[in-house]
Amino acid sequence: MLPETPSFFERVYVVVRQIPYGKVTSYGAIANYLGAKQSSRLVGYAMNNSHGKDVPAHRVVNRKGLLTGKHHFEGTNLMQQLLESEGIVVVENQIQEFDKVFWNPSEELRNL
DNA sequence: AAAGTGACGTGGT
DNA sequence: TACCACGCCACTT
Repeated sequence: MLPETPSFFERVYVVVRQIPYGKVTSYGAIANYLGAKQSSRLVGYAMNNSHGKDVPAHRVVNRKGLLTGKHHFEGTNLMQQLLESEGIVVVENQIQEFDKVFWNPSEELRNL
């Protein structure tokens, strides 16, 4: 396949790849960092298309800390297992202490 | 080329 | 306070 034209999706992937081990962020936070907080849905859509790429999509959840996209992973609990393997506690698809493990790209990458 | 899709977010009731 | 409905915009077909 030919290299894809630089797109909004790739911008999303770049940010997602910066998420540190053991941390998570939200679709809205990424969209906000990209200057398009109104396009949070696009971020989720980008994750959908990230299958097969080295993008830690499991570290991206919605604003409530809920694993809304786990249905798109293989198996039934793969997303949760990946998070738990990084030390994140998940109960009923809900990340515990979400604000503790939340990683805000707008603050951490403001100099990037 | 046009229309539909979607792993969200916010505001109003 | 919690739930429902609308808006949003790049990508795919």
